[in-house]
Amino acid sequence: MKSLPEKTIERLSVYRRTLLNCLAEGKEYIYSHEIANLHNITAVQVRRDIMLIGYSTTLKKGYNVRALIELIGDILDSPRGLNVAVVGIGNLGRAITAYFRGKRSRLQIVAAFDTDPEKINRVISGVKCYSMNDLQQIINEKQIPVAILTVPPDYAAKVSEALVYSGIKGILNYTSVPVNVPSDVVLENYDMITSLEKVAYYVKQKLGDNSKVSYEE
Amino acid sequence: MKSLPEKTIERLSVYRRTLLNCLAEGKEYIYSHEIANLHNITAVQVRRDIMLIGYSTTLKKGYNVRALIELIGDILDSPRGLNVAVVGIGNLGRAITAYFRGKRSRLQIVAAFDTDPEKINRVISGVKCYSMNDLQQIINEKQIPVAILTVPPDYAAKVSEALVYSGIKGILNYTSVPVNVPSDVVLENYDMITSLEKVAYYVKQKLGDNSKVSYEE
DNA sequence: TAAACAATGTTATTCTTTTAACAATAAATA
DNA sequence: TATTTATTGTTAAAAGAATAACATTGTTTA
Ligand SMILES: NC(=O)c1ccc[n+]([C@@H]2O[C@H](COP(=O)([O-])OP(=O)(O)OC[C@H]3O[C@@H](n4cnc5c(N)ncnc54)[C@H](O)[C@@H]3O)[C@@H](O)[C@H]2O)c1
Ligand SMILES: NC(=O)c1ccc[n+]([C@@H]2O[C@H](COP(=O)([O-])OP(=O)(O)OC[C@H]3O[C@@H](n4cnc5c(N)ncnc54)[C@H](O)[C@@H]3O)[C@@H](O)[C@H]2O)c1
Repeated sequence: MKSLPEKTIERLSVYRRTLLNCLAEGKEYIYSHEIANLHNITAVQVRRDIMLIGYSTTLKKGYNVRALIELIGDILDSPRGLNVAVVGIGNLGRAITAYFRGKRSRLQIVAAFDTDPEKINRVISGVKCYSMNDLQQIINEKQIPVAILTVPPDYAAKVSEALVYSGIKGILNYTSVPVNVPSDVVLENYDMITSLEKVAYYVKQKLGDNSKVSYEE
Repeated sequence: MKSLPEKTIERLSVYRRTLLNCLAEGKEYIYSHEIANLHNITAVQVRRDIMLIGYSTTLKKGYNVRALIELIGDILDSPRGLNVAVVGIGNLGRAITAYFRGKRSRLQIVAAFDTDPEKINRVISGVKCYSMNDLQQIINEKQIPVAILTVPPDYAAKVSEALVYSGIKGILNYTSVPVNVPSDVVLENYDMITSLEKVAYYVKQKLGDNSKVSYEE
């Protein structure tokens, strides 16, 4: 499979979630424009994404939901699932862990790490919390290739170094500071403030600096 | 000011956060390549972004950090700051609220909304929680143009409708389902699962499906 | 001071992503 | 059955974003 556009990868993940909901509602077939409407995008884009992953149907009754879900799974999922660690099990770490818990996903949070003695060796939001001292050992034992980074900003750089050293292959960084990793480690940064500032910017743009905000309906 | 590329807006937000850190460390000037290195991007891109916002310096001693921060502020911030509401003050809502609390930002979370009687009329993570019944009234009174949506997925659609009806101009949607809003409302969706699946996908790609993961250093 | 260097500002090019155009064809309808 | 319609699949064009190329100009160094 030639490499897919990054944006397509993102959308496939989103499509799948929607498709699973459709299936839960008993919907077995879905049109490209239905998928599109659900996501505020165009039907052409949906069809193009689906073309790129090599699915096609001779029917004009829409796509087979099950088949599509399965195919997306072939692309996104690893055959035996993927183990994930949460590093820094504070407010955000716990929220994330609680969120993933009980999801029938291929992504399993199998360990948490922290430096707080109160947390170490306890089960938090359903996940065992280990000491940062045991990072490398546990990552090896449990075969964890991906980590979610939710430590305080001041520790982000050091901790990400430790993760890389311990053999982590991908980091999802939720701290508000950038981290550096070698080029063979996949890094995804996400920052809530940036998202919010972006929304604020476009709201400001739309309202126009002169016009007064109206809160009346 | 002609409209800036969306990606530039995102980076400006990130730059600013880094620049504020620099200033806190007493650094008054910064080179484009220093900014670039901090964020794993190229110096050209930094310079281009800075060009687009109309800043320039005749000096070859880097950019004036204060001036840059101020200019980014002129672009991103609204003059009197921006009030934000968190809707659904559960695990994620509380984490976000706690996170924003005490930040000297132009973005202030000034209200939370929930349906849980246990939460209504209490102060949670430093923010007063109101009943969803008072949504429109409070949004008007407190002049809140932006909402962060963190209700359970099943309620996301209805609640976002209520938000739009109440006069909200921008929504940052953290629920795992897509929501629909009129075209004059700014919508930003973010999904943690998608981010994680993306990391997982690229990790899988890099490792190659055949090669065995090595956790040894 | 002159030459080399290092940094910025900007235009041109390349690459990625989205959108448009349209051919093919199953399904619905007259 | 013939015609119209709706839907998919694919190529072509446009738009958006990143990178490269390079001119300009302070600064440093010989
Ligand atoms: N809470 C949010 O919604 C939110 C949003 C955006 C970004 N963030 C970022 O996420 C990070 C965590 O936020 P939070 O609100 O959960 O903070 P928190 O203080 O509640 O949690 C941080 C956790 O990390 C642990 N920790 C500290 N040093 C550590 C180390 N060296 N190794 C491992 N664990 C360590 C702490 O013991 C604590 O449990 C911060 O960087 C914050 O900027 C949080
Ligand atoms: N926890 C996470 O890290 C995380 C990550 C990604 C996405 N999400 C999504 O964020 C949302 C919230 O997750 P959570 O873990 O905080 O869930 P949660 O159950 O802890 O919190 C949901 C809150 O919303 C309130 N609520 C329910 N119905 C409401 C309504 N109609 N109006 C207003 N408030 C209402 C509940 O009382 C509760 O306080 C979910 O949609 C979830 O899919 C959460």
